[in-house]
Amino acid sequence: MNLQDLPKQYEHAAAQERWSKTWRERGYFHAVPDAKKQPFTIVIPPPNVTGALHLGHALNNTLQDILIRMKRMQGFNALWMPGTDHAGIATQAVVEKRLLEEEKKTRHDLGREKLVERIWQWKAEYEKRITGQLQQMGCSCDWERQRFTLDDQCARAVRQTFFKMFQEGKIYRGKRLVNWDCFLQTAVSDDEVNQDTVKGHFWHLKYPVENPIAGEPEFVHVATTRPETMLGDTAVAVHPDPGAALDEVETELRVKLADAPAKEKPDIQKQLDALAERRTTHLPTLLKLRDMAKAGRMVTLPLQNRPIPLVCDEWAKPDLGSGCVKITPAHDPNDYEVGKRQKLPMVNILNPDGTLNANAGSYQGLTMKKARTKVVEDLDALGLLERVEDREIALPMSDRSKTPIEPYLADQWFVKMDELAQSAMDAVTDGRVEIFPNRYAKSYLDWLGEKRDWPVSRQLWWGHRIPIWSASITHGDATESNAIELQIKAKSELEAYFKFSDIEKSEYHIHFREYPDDLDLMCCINSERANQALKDFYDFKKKNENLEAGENGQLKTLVNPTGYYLAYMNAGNALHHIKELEQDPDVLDTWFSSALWPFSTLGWPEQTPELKYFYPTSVLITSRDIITLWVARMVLMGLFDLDQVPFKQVFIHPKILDGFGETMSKMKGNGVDPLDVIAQYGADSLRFGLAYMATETQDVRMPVEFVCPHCGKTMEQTLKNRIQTRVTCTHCSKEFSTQWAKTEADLALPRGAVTSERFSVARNFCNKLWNASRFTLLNLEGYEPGPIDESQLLLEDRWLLSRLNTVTKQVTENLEHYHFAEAARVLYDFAWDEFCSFYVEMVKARLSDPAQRVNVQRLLAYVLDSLLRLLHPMIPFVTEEVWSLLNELAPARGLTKAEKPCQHIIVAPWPTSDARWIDAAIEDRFARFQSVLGAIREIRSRQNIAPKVTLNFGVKCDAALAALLEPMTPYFASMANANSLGYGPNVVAPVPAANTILSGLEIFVDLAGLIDVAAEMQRITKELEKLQAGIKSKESKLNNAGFVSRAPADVVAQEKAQLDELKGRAASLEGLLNDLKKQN
RNA sequence: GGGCGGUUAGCUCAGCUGGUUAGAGCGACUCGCUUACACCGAGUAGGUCGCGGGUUCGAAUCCCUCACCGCCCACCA
Repeated sequence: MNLQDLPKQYEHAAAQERWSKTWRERGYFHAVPDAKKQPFTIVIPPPNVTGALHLGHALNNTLQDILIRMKRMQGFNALWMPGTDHAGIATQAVVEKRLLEEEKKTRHDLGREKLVERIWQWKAEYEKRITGQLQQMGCSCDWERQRFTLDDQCARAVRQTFFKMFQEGKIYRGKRLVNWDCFLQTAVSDDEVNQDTVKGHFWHLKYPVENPIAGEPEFVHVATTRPETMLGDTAVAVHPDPGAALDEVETELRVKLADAPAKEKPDIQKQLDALAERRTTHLPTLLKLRDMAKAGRMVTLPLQNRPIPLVCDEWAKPDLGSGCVKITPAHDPNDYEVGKRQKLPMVNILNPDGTLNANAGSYQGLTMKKARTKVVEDLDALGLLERVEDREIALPMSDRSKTPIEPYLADQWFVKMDELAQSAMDAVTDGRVEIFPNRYAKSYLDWLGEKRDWPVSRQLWWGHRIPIWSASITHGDATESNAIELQIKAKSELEAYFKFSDIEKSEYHIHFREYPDDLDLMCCINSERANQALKDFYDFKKKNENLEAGENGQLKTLVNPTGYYLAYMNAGNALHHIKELEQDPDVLDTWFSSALWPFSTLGWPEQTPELKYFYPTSVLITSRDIITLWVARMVLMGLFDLDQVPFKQVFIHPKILDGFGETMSKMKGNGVDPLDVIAQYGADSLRFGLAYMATETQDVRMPVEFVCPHCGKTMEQTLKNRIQTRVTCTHCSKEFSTQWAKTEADLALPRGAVTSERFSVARNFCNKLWNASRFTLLNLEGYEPGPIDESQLLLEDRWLLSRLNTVTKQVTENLEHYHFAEAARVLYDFAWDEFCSFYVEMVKARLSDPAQRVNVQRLLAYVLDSLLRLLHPMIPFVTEEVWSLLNELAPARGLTKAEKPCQHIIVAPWPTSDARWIDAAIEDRFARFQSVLGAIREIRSRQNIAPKVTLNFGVKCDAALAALLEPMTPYFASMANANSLGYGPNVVAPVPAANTILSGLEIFVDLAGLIDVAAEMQRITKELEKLQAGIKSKESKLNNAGFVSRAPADVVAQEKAQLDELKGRAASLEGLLNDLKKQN
């Protein structure tokens, strides 16, 4: 190797490729259980296969890799389990959307199998891309163990969990009002719904009272933001005791008025006045309506001409609107509750696709939107529309399809959350799981505290199919009295079938469906074999509907006289009452499988060696938006399935926002692809930059910019240009395309990358390290391995070792406490300001001194070695690159004895801090040297003296300081081009001179023939003013009896010392000023 | 409506448990190609620490009020 060929700039691309390959070939990322080592495990938050990774992922994974790499170096058996998430609804939505856009087809045009096939293709493409991105970032995941939440192993875990829950009654099926996404035609959970505020209307309607009696109101007034739902109304409610309800509201308002700040009082008073008015305007009518409701009176539902009851329910607030409220139990969450309480019929007027069904009468077939217009028109024509009010309303929107959500009554599967949620809360309250920063524990506990049942079924095709088969039992023979008997019979017949098919009892669980009017049983399947058996049975029946009789040992079906299927199985001569055996078409919520991720990836439910060794995992690193959705559910599932928490600690890292404070996303065009950053800055810079930003704050801002593919220069991304398909470079005036490019003309242009200049700090740092390494390497010629001779160590050597050991301690502690930014900062400052700016400069001359050279080389090699190791987890590529070069030139190195280092730094031991070397006195002495050097440089710069002019300086100080500074004279010469006039109490400043006064030191620079006397006098005068102000403030502080008596003695003493110092400085400056005046 | 975070130099951010004259990087400005590095070196200028109170001998730091920005959760016809 020719060292002269080392480039002056670190070339990241080649190094990245070389070391990625080597690491993987050597199997450094692969972890196998080993009883001799301690495990350290992280499971990756599996990225969605919806799309490529963005910077948020880059941050998330960088932090994980930093920890994994450090732990690996610390001797842990470090496993980082990689994988991706099928992301059910999100992925299906993306593929369906594309299908519609590109082929104008819906999923129904394709069919279940074809669509799922398409999604698998999509998954293959993006999983590959994601994996590639992670690998390019240097993530040291155990790629041999990569999993996917929808693969067979995860499917087993899902089935087992569902089965266990089903057996224990933690899973149930029930009709519930769910959030219906009409585009995707599936229920979505509350977490997938966003409330948008939109401009809407408030429609005031009136429903005629049936057979009104004189003195009674003829109409009931109601108001709604969704008039079309009136078609499904089944009641109008009025409060059972409107007077009392008003009293209550009034009392509340009065309490509020008493406590409210003056500013809010008028407003509350207004509300009180309105309330009082209501007692005369509304209350009498409400009381009448209440009595009518009690008497069982009805109103006519207009347009449907259906009588619906007036009911008493507390949901109707007498202080709001007309005081009456229409009740649509099947299409409004609150009304649903009223409907249940009042035992009202639930009229569903909606088809799954968002159009109205037969229950909507003549409005059947219309979309909700069109129905709204028509209903309003028709009501108006009938004179039943009183008025329309403009109003801002909250509109629930599906997060996945970005279409409005309709509340919809449907059969869904639920997980009972009471006990599960409690177990997960306990795990955090009693510290089995720790959350950092701790404030996030609150949102975790608050959310779980609601203990709301978890709707887990999705009417999708992409996901884990619910392992339930429902069997309707023939109704032909059923009567109320023999229903149970029939169920039991059917159950035993199904059991016989399973026995016949060699299915074990542990592979299925049969449960009677608890519907009074249905004779159903549900069979939960816990093996692929059992599933297959039922599938065969089902297919067989479908194909052989009209088969006559069964052969021995064969399964046959025929149609009985009442028209129901009967299945015979002659093996046991059992008569099957089972009709329409079908697997549940729904799939599970994607979070169901993600919740099992920490152990499904390790092989559970099999008791694999991996599971035993690596579970529970050590830490989970994720972002705050999925604390509830994912973290909480993993904890409860871990406890449910294994009775052990899935991880001991959780670290929540900040979220990356763009320069406008907005979250990054493809939709906005401000998303940054880590690969773009890697291309421009290198993977190490990406990683270091991200670590540098990972403070404890909630968000970090990252202004985003385009990189012109023509000239390579960057230009700021604006709200305007980030959505354009093509952008003109402000530097070279050439055009380039953006992610939005669709037309051929746009696509023909080269694409501009999107990055952020915030990575340039890290890029510069990597380059600095590279060059410091280059310097070291270039000076290792003739290196002789051996221990360092301590007797030869100079002040700067001891200082560097002291600093190195302090830094080692700080970095280790910071990383172990997830203070990534602080660790990065400590290393940055040490490497740049101390190692490069001071040590390397000071060592230059010594390297050409044969007497010192050997020892200095050893020390230099040793310190670089340690620094590289400390930096390796953050910037793995450049450190590995330098390490390999260092190994060639200094094949054995060390402080007390020279040892052969590991071939690759990735498996080198993590440095430990040795307190023996940490020496505050040395660091203090070095700081004195630094300040004198700084003072000389500052005077030079201040006086505008060319660097080539050699200065003469003197330092007036006490004898101890003088003894300390004297040996540093050569460094003042080499680092500030300044010769010493002497050190000590008797040094006399020449005239003219410039000076700088620091604590206990006065530095003079002889400026004969160099100085601008007037300017210097002016500066000194200004400085003196500042000093006088400081003196005054200190004096007044010390004259304050309170301060002197109450502040701790050392603080008072310190203030006194400072005052004396300031006075001393002022006196010196005054003297200097007088000298200069004489000169002038 | 409830909760959480933020507001410090032109920009992006440090500043943990209160105690020198509030720091860094970028940008600006002045010098400089000095035997690793111009993705560099030496230096300078920029701040009433969002507003107003309070606690304290002492507040960027602790407490309260308010304002603005952001996020999460809930949601009244």
